[in-house]
Amino acid sequence: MKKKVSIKDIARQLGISISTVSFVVNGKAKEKRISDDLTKKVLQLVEELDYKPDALAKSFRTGKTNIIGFLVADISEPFFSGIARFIDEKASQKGYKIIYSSTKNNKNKAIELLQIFQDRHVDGYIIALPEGLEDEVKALTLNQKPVVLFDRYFPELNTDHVIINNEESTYNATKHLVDNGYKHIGFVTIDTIEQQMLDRLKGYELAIKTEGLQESIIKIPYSNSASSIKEISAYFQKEQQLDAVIFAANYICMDGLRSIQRLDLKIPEDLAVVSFDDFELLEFSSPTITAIAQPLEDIAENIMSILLSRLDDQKSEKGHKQVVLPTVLNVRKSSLAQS
Amino acid sequence: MKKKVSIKDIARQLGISISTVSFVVNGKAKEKRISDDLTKKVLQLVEELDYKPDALAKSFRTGKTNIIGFLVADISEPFFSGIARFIDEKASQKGYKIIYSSTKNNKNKAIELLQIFQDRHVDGYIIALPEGLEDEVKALTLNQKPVVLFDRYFPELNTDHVIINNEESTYNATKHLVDNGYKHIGFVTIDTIEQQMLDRLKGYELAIKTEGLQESIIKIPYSNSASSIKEISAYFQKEQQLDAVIFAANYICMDGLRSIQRLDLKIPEDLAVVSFDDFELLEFSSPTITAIAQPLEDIAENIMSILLSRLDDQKSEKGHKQVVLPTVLNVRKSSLAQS
DNA sequence: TGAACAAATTAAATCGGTTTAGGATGTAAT
DNA sequence: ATTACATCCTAAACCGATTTAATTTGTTCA
Repeated sequence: MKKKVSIKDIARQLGISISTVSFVVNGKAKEKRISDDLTKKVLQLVEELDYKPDALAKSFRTGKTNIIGFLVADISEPFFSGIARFIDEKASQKGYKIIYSSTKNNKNKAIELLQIFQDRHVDGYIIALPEGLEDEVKALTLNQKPVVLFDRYFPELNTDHVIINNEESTYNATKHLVDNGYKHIGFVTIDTIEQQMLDRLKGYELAIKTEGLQESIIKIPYSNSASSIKEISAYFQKEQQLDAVIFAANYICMDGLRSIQRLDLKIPEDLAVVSFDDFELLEFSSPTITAIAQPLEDIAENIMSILLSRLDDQKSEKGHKQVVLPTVLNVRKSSLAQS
Repeated sequence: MKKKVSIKDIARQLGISISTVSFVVNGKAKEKRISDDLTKKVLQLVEELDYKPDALAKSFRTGKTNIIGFLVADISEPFFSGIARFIDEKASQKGYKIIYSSTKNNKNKAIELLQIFQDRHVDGYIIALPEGLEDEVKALTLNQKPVVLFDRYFPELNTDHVIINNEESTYNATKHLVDNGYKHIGFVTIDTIEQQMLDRLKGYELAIKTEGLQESIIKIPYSNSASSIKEISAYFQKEQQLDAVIFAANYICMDGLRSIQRLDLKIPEDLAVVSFDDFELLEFSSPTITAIAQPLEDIAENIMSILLSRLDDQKSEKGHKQVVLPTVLNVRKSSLAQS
């Protein structure tokens, strides 16, 4: 293994100073008035020896690591791993790499992880916030490094973020159920102050009100799958009049389906189902289940485009970029009774 | 924002040299014969000012980044994202972080990504190999940085790796079908030289032979989902006698189920199904489907334990650690006819 | 008294770049 | 011949740690 070529090697071989090499390599030849002649010679030797500036030395000197910190509740959830994949794709194209960690919705762990990201000098942050991290994130945003939130956001906190139109999505989904003849539509969500969940609830409530129907909501205190299945089952047994239900998120839907299975209810004869978040399972369960799908790639694309613009330029456009993307209602016929 | 405390600040405030501070902070006080008295003073001030050595400076000087490169086909696949989650957990506990990328099974991309990892001075590699990367990985292993392979491996290449007992797994699964009265068992795999796929096939063949049955194998040239569904459907139509089938991997199973759906076959009356790789879908589809489950956490644990032992010590145990883990056959009654 | 040695600490090199302030050279103008 | 000004390039500081090779001081022993 031959050892790496350093800037000194280039300088020595050409009998010039390392400053000159540095300028040329960093494309500042013109600006620093290095002659075209010499510039060419340097570039040629750089090519020939395959010289690449050492990433560590560069990072050390400039403070820029070209690493982005990616913080989510759980990287193994399909929504997050899907985002992770696209984020990496876009980031890699621009020379950035992602380090990630899962907070498990644990506030202290999240704080610790943010600290680790900071200690490692990440250039920017992409975060799906756990509850109660307002202050830390606020501090981060004041910390000169760009922060882009997604999935969840704080309305009071003026940040860059990319979210979906949660309210409109559940409004439409509810409307869709109504249009298909359902009159007693339930809504299963969790007991939380997470904004995106509140918005989803709001959309449901608005639609129910608009349609002059009766709302039926359960907010389960989410701790684990077993207990939430219990809660949801109890809810279904109490609310016998229900003919349809909307689950407000991926994991709630899973537990909901388990409850339905357990109670031996038939979809959609006993209960029509719509899930917030679409995933493969819904397409394969029989019957297949209608779902609100988030546009993963679009979300990732927007996150990265905001982040990169904050990173690359000093443009530092004032004001924050807040993107709200539409969802798609993947209607799967068999999850609704044919009317 | 107060600026960071550096080693100089500590030294200056105590009127001592930075060397001394460095020794104490790195636990070399005894070894370097720093007096207990001074040692205590230094530690106290370090605590008080919350001094933490700058990670970049340290990395630059030592060449150690505490970053591990994680290379897989697609981070958004449940198997890989599951591993990713556990890997991160274990790594974080030891002060390491993971950067990842997806090769999309593209050889050139993989080579490029390995180069990027190298350029960024990762301390070690965790790789699920794409085809045709023998030479690059071999070069890597000679390159002083530890490499742990998982999922796939090269029999000719003497590396550290963590895999599952593929052959035994399919052998047992096949046996399980036979024990349940199935006589015409098909095997759907891809046309590849990936070792783990070959091993899975071998297990099936061995069981069929042992039982004195007739084998029926299709190796589809995997390019995309649509074409593979076509292939599998054609296979099912040609092999009318089949009463059971084993899909050799996650994504093959997905396409297989789609084919079954399309042909309107009933599981398990028309065709019993066993999947290599277990995932949520299989538990929820009706009927639920029996699957060979890989022990994600166990795999991750073994990968990290090997990698960390290579990283931490100069022990450099000669010889390579090759771990083969057992799988679990998650038997789900309804996917097999009750006999 | 001073040679030998141990104990405690430090100066300075180093890692590989970036960047600032200035030096050397040549040419044009006075 | 001196000044003035470009043009082209470089010396050296610096980023914040680790580590090697001394240096200082004190003690012991012949």
